[in-house]
This record gives sequence, C-alpha cells and structure tokens, in this order.
Amino acid sequence: MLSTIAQLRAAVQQALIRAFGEAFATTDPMLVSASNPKFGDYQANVALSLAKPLGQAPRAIAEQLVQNLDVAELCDPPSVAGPGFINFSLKHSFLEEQLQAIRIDPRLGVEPLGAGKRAIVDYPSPNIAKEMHVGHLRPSVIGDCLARILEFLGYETLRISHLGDWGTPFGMLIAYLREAYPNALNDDSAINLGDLASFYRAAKRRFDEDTNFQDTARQSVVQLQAGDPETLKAWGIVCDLSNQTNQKIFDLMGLKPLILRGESFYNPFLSDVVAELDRLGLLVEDQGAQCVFLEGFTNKEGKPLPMIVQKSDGGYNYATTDLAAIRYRVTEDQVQRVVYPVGAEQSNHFAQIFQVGKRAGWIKEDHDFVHAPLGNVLGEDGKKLKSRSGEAARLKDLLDEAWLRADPDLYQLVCEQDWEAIALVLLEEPDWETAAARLSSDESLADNVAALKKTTIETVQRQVPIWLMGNEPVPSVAQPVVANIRQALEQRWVENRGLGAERSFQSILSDVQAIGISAIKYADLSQNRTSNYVFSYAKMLALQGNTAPYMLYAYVRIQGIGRKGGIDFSELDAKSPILLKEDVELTLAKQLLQLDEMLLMIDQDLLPNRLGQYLFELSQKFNQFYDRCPILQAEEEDVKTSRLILCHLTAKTIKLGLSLLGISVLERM
RNA sequence: GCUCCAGUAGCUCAGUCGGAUAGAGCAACUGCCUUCUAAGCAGUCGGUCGAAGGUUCGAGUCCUUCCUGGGGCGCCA
Repeated sequence: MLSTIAQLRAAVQQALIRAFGEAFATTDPMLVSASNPKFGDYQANVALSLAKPLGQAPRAIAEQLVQNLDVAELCDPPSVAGPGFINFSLKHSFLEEQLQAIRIDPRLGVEPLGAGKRAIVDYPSPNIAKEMHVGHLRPSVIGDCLARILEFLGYETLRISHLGDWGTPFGMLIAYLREAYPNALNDDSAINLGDLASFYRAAKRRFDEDTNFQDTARQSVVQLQAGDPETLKAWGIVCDLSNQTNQKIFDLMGLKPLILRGESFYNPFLSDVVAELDRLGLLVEDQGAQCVFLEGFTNKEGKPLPMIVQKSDGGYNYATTDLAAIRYRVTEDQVQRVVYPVGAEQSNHFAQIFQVGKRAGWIKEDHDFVHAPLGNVLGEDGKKLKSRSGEAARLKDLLDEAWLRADPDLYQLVCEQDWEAIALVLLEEPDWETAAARLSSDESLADNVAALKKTTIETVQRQVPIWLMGNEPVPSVAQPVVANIRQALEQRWVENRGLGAERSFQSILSDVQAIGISAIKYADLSQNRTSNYVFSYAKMLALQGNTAPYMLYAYVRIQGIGRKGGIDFSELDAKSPILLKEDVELTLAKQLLQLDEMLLMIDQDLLPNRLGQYLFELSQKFNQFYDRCPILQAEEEDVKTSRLILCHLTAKTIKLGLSLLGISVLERM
C-alpha cells in the first residue's frame, strides 16, 4: 500500500506535467503535512517555488495545478490559500478505506523497503572489563532500537558489538587474575570471581598502588598479542566473566543479544589490510609508522593528517581494526548498509576510515556506511561523564532506582521509613563519623557525614524492591521494616492495582520493574540522539508527560476496555464499517495512518525520537478520544463496534511502535 | 591555531526539503473521578529562536562574522 503522502505526491507530479510539461516531471511537489489543522491535512508548497522559473504569480500557478489535479478519490477538492499553498483535506471515506486496509495487515501498512538487503548495526556495547555505567545506556538502547527498526523495515540485520577486548586494560586484568586466582588457569570449575565490578575494582586498586604490577600488566598485553597460550586462556576467562555480567543487565533491559565480534576477531586480518593498502599505493611510511595520508584533514601545522594503520613498533591500532571490519563486512558479510551509532566525538574517526575504505575500493557506490552520532551524557556539572574517574552512576543502580520509583505507592512507603540506623548496620561501621573520616575528600567532616548518610540510605532503599521480590535474602536488621512496607503496600495495591484474584504481589512488582526500565529507555530514545544531555535521575525516572508510562497507560486502558466488555478484539467483524463522526475520531484515525510515513523518515535519518514523538501524539489523541467518546456505552451498536476497532488499531500500533523502541507493553498498570 | 556539533519558554527538548499565527512535556496556577483505570482530560501563564549583517516573495531553518558551551586534531580506544 502506497502511503497517503506518496499518493498525493504522485498526483501533484502528474498535475505538474499536465500543466507545465514534461520538464517538470522531476520537480519536487513539496508535499508536507499541513502546518495547521485548519489548512487541512497536507499541503503542497511547490507553486511558491515555481514562481520565478515560470515567471508567474504563485497563486496562478497553484490554480493551474489544482485544475489539473486528480485526487477525487483521496480528498475533497483542493483549495489554493495564502500566497499559493495548495491544501488537501482527506475524505472520510478514504480514511475509512485506509483504516480497513491496515486493519488486516500485520505490518499496519508499512512497506518492507529493506527486504532482500542486509544491514549491520555496529554499536559499542560496554567494553570488556568495564562495569556498565549510565554512559553506556545510549549506544546500547539506541543501537538496539535502530536495529529493531531496520529489522522491521525488512533488512536482514546483524547487531555487531565491536567491543574493545584486546587493548591495554586487559593486561591489568589478566595479571591480576594470575596473581589472585592462580588456580583459575588450571581448573575450570574453580572459577568464581564474583561479579565484574568487584573484580575490576580490585585489579584497579592493585594497578594503582604497585608500579611492579603495572609492569607485569604491560607485559601481559605483549604476551597476549604474541598469542601466548596461557595468557590467551586468562584473557578468555576475563572475557567470559565480563560478557556474563553484562549479559545479565542486557537481559534485564530487554536488549537483544549481540554478535560479539570484538577487536580480537579482526586480529588475524590486520596484516592483510595493511598489505592491501600498500599494494594499492595508499601507504606511506612516516616517522617509522605506516600511514595513509588523508584528504581534507590537516594537523596543527596545516599539513595533511596521516591515519596510522601500523605503529612504528609494528603494532596495530583501532583504525586498522575498523578498516578490517569494513573490509570484512563488504567481502564476507556482503552487507549493503552499516550503521554505527557511536559517540559524536568520533565523527572525525569515522569520516577518516570511510574515506580510506572508499579509496581502497572496499566501500562502493551502492554501499551505505554511516556514522549515526550520539550526543554525550554529561554529569550534573555539564562535563562529559568519564568512567575512569569513577563518578558515573552505575547502570545497575539506575535500574534499581527506577524500580523503586516506578510505583508511587512503593516509593512513598519506602521514603517514609527511617533508614538511618539500618543503613549504618549494613555499612558495617561503628558510627557515621568514623566511616566518613576514611573518605579521601576535601570537604568538611560534617559534609562528608551528610553525603555518606545520603548515599548509604539511598543504596539501602534501592534494595527494597529486590528484597520484596524475594531475589535476595533480607538482612535481619531490615526485616521488620521490609515486612511493614510489604503489608502496607499490599493494602494499597488491593485497592488500586487489582492485587488479589487477578494479580499476585510478585507479578505487580515485576510489572513495576518493567515500567521503570521502560521509562529509562524511553527517556533516552525520546531525545534527539545527536544532542548532549545532562544525566539526571529525576528526568529519566519521570512518570508523567512524554514518558513510557504515558503510552503504556494508553495501551492498558484499551486492554481494560477489552476485559470490561468481554471483547476479543481480534474477533471483531472484519466487515464492520469504521465510522469517523467525531473530531477526535478523525484526528486519531489520521494519526494511525501516519505510521508508515514516520518509519520511512526514520529509515533515512535514523532518529528514533521521531517514533517516540509519533507514539506520544498517538497516545494523546487516543486519550482525548477515550475521554470524549463512550466506547462500551456507545448508544448505537455500529458506533460501538467502530470505536472498538479504533481501539484495537491504536493498541496494535502502540504495541508495534513500542516494540520497535525496545519497550514491551503491559496488560495492566 | 584548525575543525566538528550545539545555543529555541523558568527547566528539559521537538521543529521534516526555507512556507501560513514557532510547538510539546515538566514546573506553577484553575477546573474535571456515583459514568470504559485520574500514571488521565480541559484550561491559564510563559518567546528579541545566542548577537549582528546578508540571500528572497518568505529565514528558527541557508550564507558570513562575532559571542558562549561541548567535542576532536600522529602512533589510546
């Protein structure tokens, strides 16, 4: 099915030819949605731009186009307005037809325009050996979302994680593994290194304190790259540990698994890449390093900038790896399209490797390699979050905090309790002052005590949902408080969450967790991916306005109607007419029919926030419809059925749209 | 020094290829639950689109200069 806008565009194109001749066959009709509902649904602005070439008044041009337009099937007779806009108002009968068509279409009218093509979405998952922090959210969430959208558009899509699994930090971890867990290398069953966070912290501490250990660590990198079997084994253990730990968070967040193809994967191809660049005459030796000199990039002295593909010590660097990846993807993976949702600070790097990839003949005309830059996540101070300095919030903490805050009753009850004494016991310190005195900080002791209290209490509060869920044993000191919370919560949930016959305490709590995670993902996805944003709990965990819960709620309302009326939406008579009588019904219907336009646009600009915006508007329009149009209580049977169909289509659209964002719907809230 | 990105309501941000009176959400304030879930709906308040020039029928959008913030610029990834 051709989208409405495409049908109109074709019609205006025909009119251009009829009115002004074949020369205008390729003129863009400049069709866009109307800037204001009072102008109709769509407008063509082409007449204004043709004023000069045709030497006529724009209004006269518009009139001639209208004379030649054949759109009687789609809309009311078009009108010329203002300086020469052509306005189109869609006919109700056309909208009703279109709705009937997408009703029986599992794709809701969206063309699989990528069918038969293969695409790669290459996003940096958390690097091996690093604990996930909030800065890792963007690439993972946006990368997963773009992959889902391309997949839905028909592309055979590979999600590839180009993770750093070969670089310098490994030395430290391998050396620490050998030192602290010597048995791990001989006895596979002996491996229990605890979670990655503590292992990494321990290794880092060791590395920072001891210069001898630093040497050992560097030595390990050399051994690794030389292929020493024992070192490789240690490396494998560290990678497995890292992948397992991060996989848990990926699962929790509903991110689809990645093909792990890190730097180590391309290691065997690096020398070939350099040799091929040499054969092509692109390679120049400079100060002992093998370089490709770039066009359009200069250094501080204004001389051409080299891209180093082999260091003077013979080693390779990340540019080499990325080039190898490009070559592999073209020759082995046979892809047409590669999308890199990666931080904007790497724009130069991508421009450079794409340039070299093209000059080497790997990236050809029909290949589409594109960097989709991501803005930085900034700290409260407006500076980029750095994992190195350790100030970035842990991702796991953010997810737990979201769980706590996603249900207002739960959050209120937890905040009401006095946690100070419990927190101190769990901190395993005699008193706050002693604990605070150990912190290395320039602040006064009083400030340190206050800060320590706050963070410790927050840490304990984040545990509450986990304890309530029964995932971890509740420490005895916290048991009475947790029991109280549970009791009070059960009372409230009986009243406003349907706790009892329909839902168990655990299932509600689990839904609350899903809502929290959805809110976090959506907070990221709803923003233009190129803009920086300042990380803030309050913003990411908001539950009102343009948020995931808002859209989930619209969906839940529809499910509620189904339950209340004993309706099986899929059983609604396929022949029942759709009647668009009220303004809100019309508005909702038009929104439902714009999904395909939206996704077509995203295929081009790769901006998921457009889809978020679309779904928010759809939910808004549904809520207005819900507010003003009785559905189950509709007086006439055919109106009731028509409205149920609108409900069903809305639910399907929200469900599909959210699933493309990587968010699952709930049946109840 | 060179270069890339950004600057829109008190806050966070949309704004399609240049198009008609620049839009949301949050915050603040006012209404609406005996009626399909109020995580909702309706409304009020809020703007020299960083500044100045230019291009033209028309500029938040394109060009130039400047200001402010952030990123990048040879052997880290």
